[in-house]
Amino acid sequence: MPADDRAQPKQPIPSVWTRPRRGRREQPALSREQIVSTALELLDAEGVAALSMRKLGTRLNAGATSMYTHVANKDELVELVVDAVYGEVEVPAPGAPDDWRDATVRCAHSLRSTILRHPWMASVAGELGVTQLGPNVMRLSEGMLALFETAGLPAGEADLAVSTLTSYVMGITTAEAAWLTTLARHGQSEREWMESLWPAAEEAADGHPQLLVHYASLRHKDPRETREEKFDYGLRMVLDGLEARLTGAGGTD
Amino acid sequence: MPADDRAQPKQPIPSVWTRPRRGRREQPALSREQIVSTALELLDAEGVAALSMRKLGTRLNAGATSMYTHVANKDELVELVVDAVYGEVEVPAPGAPDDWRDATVRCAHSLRSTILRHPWMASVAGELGVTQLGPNVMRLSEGMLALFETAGLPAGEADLAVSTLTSYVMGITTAEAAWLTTLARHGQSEREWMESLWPAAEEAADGHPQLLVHYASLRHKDPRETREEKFDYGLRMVLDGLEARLTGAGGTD
DNA sequence: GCCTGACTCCGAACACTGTACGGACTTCCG
DNA sequence: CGGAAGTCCGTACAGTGTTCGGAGTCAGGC
Repeated sequence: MPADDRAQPKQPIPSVWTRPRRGRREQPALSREQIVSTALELLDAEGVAALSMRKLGTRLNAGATSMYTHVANKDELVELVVDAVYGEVEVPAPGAPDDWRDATVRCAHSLRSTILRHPWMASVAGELGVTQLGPNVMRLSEGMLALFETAGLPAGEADLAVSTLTSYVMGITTAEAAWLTTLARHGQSEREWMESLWPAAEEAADGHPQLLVHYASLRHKDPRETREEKFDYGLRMVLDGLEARLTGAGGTD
Repeated sequence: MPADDRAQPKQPIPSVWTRPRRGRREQPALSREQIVSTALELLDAEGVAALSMRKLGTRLNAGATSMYTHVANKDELVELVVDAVYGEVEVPAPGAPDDWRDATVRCAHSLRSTILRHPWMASVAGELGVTQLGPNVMRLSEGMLALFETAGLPAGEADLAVSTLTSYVMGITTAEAAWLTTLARHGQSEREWMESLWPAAEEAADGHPQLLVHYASLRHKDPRETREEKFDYGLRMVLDGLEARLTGAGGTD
């Protein structure tokens, strides 16, 4: 290492050699995909409140504002991550018409478990308006539309059915995810958390007989199983309702 | 005004007379109810991103941190506001068993329109875990439980039915509210926004035949009516599914 | 009268946030 | 050898939620 750094006048200590030679363009060093997938990691690990551009930057060995050349906004970044997550959902394959119910159940369960794997999705679902134009969401929508179309719903009802199904699944799963998030925030198991919550719940239910009965029946059940039963029950109701449109008289009212 | 302020050594300008005599205790000047209702105003007017403790404080002619004596947290404050909003929902009155379907429809519509009147609820729904112990939420739950109980569902299914219904309603309404929120943020009408979004939507739907057909069918409909039809369709499906549990054989599987 | 808590309000401060901007640097194209 | 384009980032700004210490005011007890 020759001492040719005397050309620079009065830099305190850092010579050219200690300087990290930024801007090297072996690879662009930062890519949209990398940013999105690291953001996903961060969200999964620490939740939506912990995702900050600075933290994301340091996790990528990058400056705080370096992401803005690849992503316009934090909001846009979140949109990208959300679509990436939707990519994990199993899209129903076009199959025989009499498969439709099984296929729908599989898709619904896949959607549920995907959200529960990324519970921060719940906090973010209510802020995404149109944004649902990402490729993975489109693929999923297309698959579900095709599913109900081939199942034999009356013309123009397929999209209504898709909306019904996804609304139900998102609604119940959002609540589950929020529940699991508060669990995690307090670092307790589902049982522990329910137990510590019990007195407050009973007091809140005071004067509400139906609720008290309901709570009592919940008391000694496995919370996770209860959640699954709930999900399956509602899913069955929705599918029963839809199935009646198939096999019934097919009237419009 | 006598010039007796020369007793105070070197205070710049403010004399005793200009000082605002804070701490007067005519009324406590700030109450939890007042804070909650002003927060609600602010949320309705400017959305969830615009609710800050400082802004809320100035709107109450109070200091930024004065709310913390009445409310532990911003999160707790939001919980209170959310429960207040649930208080606007029409609770089904206990009536004749054959009224159940009408009563449920009314309650579902009331829930929907309440959320759409306060669209920020969507952004916040995914973050509230257990918090659903507020008096108004309890009252609503109790009412719906009683409704399904008297309707004649098999024992232990009432709460499953409540969960199914509310999940569906919250799911679809959350999506609607998010859509309306992005509308408002861009200051456009539903039609305008759809129009300006059209090219992107068609491009995104490229290669997805079902979606393209669906979009085309949407093109010349009134968006608001479309949303209402969607809601009613799904609601009908859910209720059909539930009704079958009533009139059917009543088997457990 | 006076003292003692309890309560309510608030200014200042801390640690953080998203992001606009300008500059430094590299690479590519002519 | 120019530019031009693209990438990275330090700094700065305007805000955020919340803690803390203090100041003021009240009710009750003596």
